[in-house]
This record gives sequence, structure tokens and C-alpha cells, in this order.
Amino acid sequence: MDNSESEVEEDESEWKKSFVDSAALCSATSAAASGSAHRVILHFDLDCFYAQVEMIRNPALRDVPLGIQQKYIVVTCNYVARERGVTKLMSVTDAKEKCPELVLVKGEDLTHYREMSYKVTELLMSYCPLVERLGFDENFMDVTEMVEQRLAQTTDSGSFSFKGRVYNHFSADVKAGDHPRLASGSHIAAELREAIRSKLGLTGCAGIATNKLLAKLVSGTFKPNQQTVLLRENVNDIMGCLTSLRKIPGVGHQTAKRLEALGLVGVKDLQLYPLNDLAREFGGPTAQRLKNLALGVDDSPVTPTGAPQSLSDEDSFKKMSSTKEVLEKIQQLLSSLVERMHKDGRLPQTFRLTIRRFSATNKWFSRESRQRPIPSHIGQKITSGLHEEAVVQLMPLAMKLFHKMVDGSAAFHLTLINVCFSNLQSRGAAGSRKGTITSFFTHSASPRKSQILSSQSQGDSSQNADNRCSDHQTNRRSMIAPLKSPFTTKSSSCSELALHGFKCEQSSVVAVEESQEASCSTEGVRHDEMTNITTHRLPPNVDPEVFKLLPEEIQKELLSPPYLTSLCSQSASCSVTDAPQISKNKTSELFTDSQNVKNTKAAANKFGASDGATTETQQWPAGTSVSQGQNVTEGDEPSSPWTSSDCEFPGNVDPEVFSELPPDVQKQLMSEWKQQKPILKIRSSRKPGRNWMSKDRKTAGKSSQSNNLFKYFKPS
DNA sequence: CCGGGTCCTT
DNA sequence: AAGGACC
Repeated sequence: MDNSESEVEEDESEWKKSFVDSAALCSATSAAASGSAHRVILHFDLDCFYAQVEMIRNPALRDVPLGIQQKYIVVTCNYVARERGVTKLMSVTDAKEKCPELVLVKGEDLTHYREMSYKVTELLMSYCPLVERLGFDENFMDVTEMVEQRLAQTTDSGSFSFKGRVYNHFSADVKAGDHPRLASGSHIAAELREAIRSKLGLTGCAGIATNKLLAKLVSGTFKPNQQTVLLRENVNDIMGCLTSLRKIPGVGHQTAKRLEALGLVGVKDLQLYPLNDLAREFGGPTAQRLKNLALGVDDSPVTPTGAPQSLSDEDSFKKMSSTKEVLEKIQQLLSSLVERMHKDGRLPQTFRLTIRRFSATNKWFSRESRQRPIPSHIGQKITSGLHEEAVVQLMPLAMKLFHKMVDGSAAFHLTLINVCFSNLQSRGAAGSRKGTITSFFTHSASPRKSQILSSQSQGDSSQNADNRCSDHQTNRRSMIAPLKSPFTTKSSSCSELALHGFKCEQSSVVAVEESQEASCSTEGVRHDEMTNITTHRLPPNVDPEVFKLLPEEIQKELLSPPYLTSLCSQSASCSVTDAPQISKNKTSELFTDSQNVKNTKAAANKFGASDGATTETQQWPAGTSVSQGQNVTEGDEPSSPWTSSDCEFPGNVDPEVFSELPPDVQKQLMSEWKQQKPILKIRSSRKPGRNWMSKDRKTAGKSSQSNNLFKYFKPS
């Protein structure tokens, strides 16, 4: 709010000068490795996240000691409960003992947490696209450029103050003038936290520092709902305060043990340990990374987290030992997973089944998994929304994988099952004309050696070359208008759709679940589900070929009551054409591949006139409407994303098809194209030191347009 | 430990 | 394609 908005014209050369002065401060090793001389990194960490979400859903829980229960564990709890001795990851019995009045809410279904989590990330991203998620409740943000801009606008740089706490500084007014960048960062952090609070109702902590390691460490120093800056002169303090190496983010259990075996216990020990000796144990790169971490040095970039790379669903239990139970459980998990996958809109190309076996020794670890490619026709069912059918066809696959790990004729004892879709492909399948032919099959059986060059598309816009990741090149508009960005979300933003594929209206079914009793009832059979079975034939949608390939044992399983039931029910439900699907296919005609596209003013002007009646389902902020065309000065990228010379549509759009769409759909499409933010290309060359948390995203922020448009088509 | 995730090695 | 390590 304080930020005056005279923001002038952004001048490319404007911020560059700041590189000069920054050299003075940091002569240490960190600056050398990373391209950016002096970053300002924020780390956000929401307070007892699950508990906050539940308190929003049910405000009556605000004032009572609340614990979130998963299975027999209280995974987190609100601060009322904490005052009474409840801690994270405490067993329910212990928790109840400490606090008999503790109210427990089941938190095994992560749907609400996941949705809220993405809203937070989206909100942060609307200010600056360089946001990296770490789990559901943490986000890193590189606000270096934002800081530079603010500093450039400020005349008297001496009158800065810090917002919130400053680590290890006792005088209330530190000379912020010595650290204008971090001071500015602290104001940004405060604004963002306030935005998260006012728009989403969530509180949290923030840390402000020069790298991710430090930002994360310092964000936790003043716990509930506060923020802390870490100055350079206090880096040693905060590192030295760590009571064990395990406390260093990036050093887990295994690494800590190996370090201990070397006689290293404190951070100091690691700092002083000869690199060569360390390298003998861990290898060169890892050794260097570990030493750096101990020193508070971390040049890993904030890598924008795009849409998730995989979706999975799992359940743990005390004991599962019959194939029938396994089959039912997998079916149940798959059901929920397929639905989530459908909302996401992308096409999964790999399916993985994971189990955990009970064993007295080494009990809590060791999972085994088997994975296989998903036949494209099955994947298509998912994206098409043929939910039941997809599940049914995935079952044989899943059971086959299961029997690769477990001999069904021998006794077994499982304690967990997980199903996972990965290798998510973000393009909608090629459609057809007017719902006639559906030739998804263009590639089908070809050996995977040839990787279909034409479908390279993705985030690789051929000549985006120069992008040096973070520093520059980001969405200028969102940088300049931090608090009133046009992209700012209203409840459920369009960018959320792009990121996570949620539909705006509702969170929808997600049936599944309850099954609170882990131990499956061995006796009970689901009568309600069985009564309908009338046939022993395989339903038409089950591929007999595939079926034949299955081991007899599995074939039998598949014909067993629970499974057959689902076959029958689904075959009935999809007997007639599914109108939405046809419409959607038509829509997907537009996209011969899913590149990131950006509109042109010409196109915007052409279609902006049509003024669709915006009902409450309208999700596009007025400010981004295509008709504006004028003030929208998206960062001008040198390379055109269009694949054709036609400047009205993205190269992958058929103008004819486009013209057939309803006006408001056209409008939305145009709006989406405009909405596309520049892809941040991650450094391809020279990766500094393989750092913790570092990722290598090729592409981020793809949107699934066909999914977005789905609701516009009426079933008919 | 729960229920997701991510990245790295082999 | 599987398993590890970490959050």
C-alpha cells in the first residue's frame, strides 16, 4: 500500500546500475556462483496450515484446542492446543492425554488443503512469478527485481526501516539504510502476508534473506504470524544456533547419520571439516553443497513451480492381506485420483502402483513400486471425463503391477497402497470435426524410440535463448503494481486454473472415502454394490485383447463381484454419447499442440467487442479483458510464440474452427491467450553447485485450456 | 509416524 | 524403471 504508484516508465537500463553497488557487500563465494549478485529471497510458512484451513471451514473451531488427525496421529494442531502441550506428529493417545478436551478433525483427505495451498501460491505469483512451492504450506519467492524497482523509485534511501523483526538485532531501529534491499524486502513480505490474510484468511511467517536456505531458517525464528529479516552480519549467528546438523534444511536423517559417523555433530564441525575428506564420503558436488549449507551459502535459484508433475493418492492401514481387499482399495484410490486428474486436464502417460509391506525389521520405510505406460486410449478416457470407464480400464493394469510385486498365492501383509499418475502431458488430444472421427491414435504403437519431433512445442519457444532465469525477464506489469495487480485473484483466480486445473464453481464431488477403519472388514461384502450384477460377459468397453493377456488368476479377480459390479455400472452409465465430451473434442481442435500463446492487439480488438453476459461464473477480471488492448503492455518478448505468420491467432489455432465458437468462448480464448505469462526459462547451462531444493523445470505454468472451457458447453 | 510432493541415482 | 532422500 505504501508503494506510491507513480511507477513511471520501466526502463530496461534502469535497474542495471544496481548491480554495481551490490558488489561491495558480498565478496563471499555466493555471489560468484550465481548470476545474480544480490538476491532478496522471501520464505513464507503458513501457521499450522491444516488447522487453519479447518478453522476457516468451521469457525467454531477457532477457540477450542484443535488437532488434525490422520490415522492415529495428530499431524498438526492450532495454537490453543499447542499451549496445552500438543505437538506436531504426536500420537492421538498422547495428545488426548496431554489435552483431554482436544477436538480432532480428520485430515486424511487433502483436497481442501491442496486447494487452499494453491490459492496462496497463486496469490504470491500474482505479484511476482518467481514463486517456488515447498510442500503445501511453504513458498519461496525471489523479489530481487521488485526490490530494485522500488529502490529506484525512492529518493531518500536513507530513511528506510525494517518491517517486522530483525534477527539478533536488539535496537528497535536498525540502520536499515545499510541494508536497503532487505529492508525493502521486509516491506514486500509484510504486504504479501497481509494480502494472504485479508484475501484468504490465513496467517503465516516470513523470512527475508539473501538466499533460500537463510530465508527458510530465519522465517521460523519468531513463530506465529511474524516475519524476520536476516542480515549478513548475523548469518554466522543463525547457523551457529542450529543444535544439530539435522536442523539444516537439506540434511536429512541419512545424511546426518553419515556426517555423525565422520565425527561431525555441530554446524561448526562441518564448517571446519576438510572438503577433501568430505568429498571422499559424499562425492565432490555433494560435499561442497554440504559445506556451503553449513556456512549459510546457497546459490540455488528460486525455480517457479508449475503445475504438479505427478498426482497420487494413497492410503495406509494396519493390515491388508487379501487380494480382494487390495482390489477394492485400488479401485477406491483410483476413483478419486482419476477425478483429480480429470480436473487437472492433462494426460497422464505413466501409472505407478506402490506398496509398503509389513515387516518387523525396518518397519517404517521401504516401499516398492512398479510402473507402466498408460495406453493412450485409457488416458483419453480420463481427460474426457469418462470417469468410471477410465477406472475400470486402469484396474487390470494396476492389478498386473500388483502381482509383479506380490505373489497372490502366498500370504502377504501390506500396510500401504499408493496410486500415482505421472509424466503428465499438457496437451489435449487431437480432436476431430464435429464429433465424427476421433483419431487420437495417430502414433499408437510406434516404438518410443522416435520422440515425435513435432510435438516438441512445450515451453521451448525456440529462441527464448537469453533468459537468465530469475532476475530480469519477469512479468513487468505485476512487478510494478504490486498491490493492485490486475491478476490479483478473486476467490478463485484464472491463474489458479492455469496452475492447478481447478474449476471455479465448485470443488465437486470427490466421493471416496471415509473407511475410517483401516483394517478392512474381512467378512462384510458390499451388498448394495453387488445386487446389480446380471452378466458374466465383459462389458464392451473392456478390451478383450488386454483381458486375455492377463494371467488367469487376475482374470478371475477381475470377474469377482466387486470388480464386476463396477464394470456393469459403468457400462450402463456411458451407453449413450456423452455430449460434453463431443463438445470438448471440438474445442480441442483448436489446439494442435499446447504451446504458450500470447495474443496480439489486433486479435484482441477484433474479438473484444463481443460482450458476453458475464454471469457469476465469469472468472476473468475485467482488467484483463481482451478489449483493453491498450494499457496491457506485456513484456515484449523478442520471439513470437506464434508458429504461423498469421498474427491473429496462435499458430496452432484453426481460424475456421475458432469462428464457429460462441462469442463468449471466443472471448475467453482470447483472454486466455493474453493471459499467458512469459515462460521463465531455467538456466540450461552452468548449474552452480547442485543445491538443495534446486529443480530443473523445463516448463512452468501451463494452462489446460480445454479444461477451462469445459463449462461453457451445454450438454445436448 | 500421515499424505502428499520433488529431485536424484542406479 | 525402481529405489532413496528430503520436505
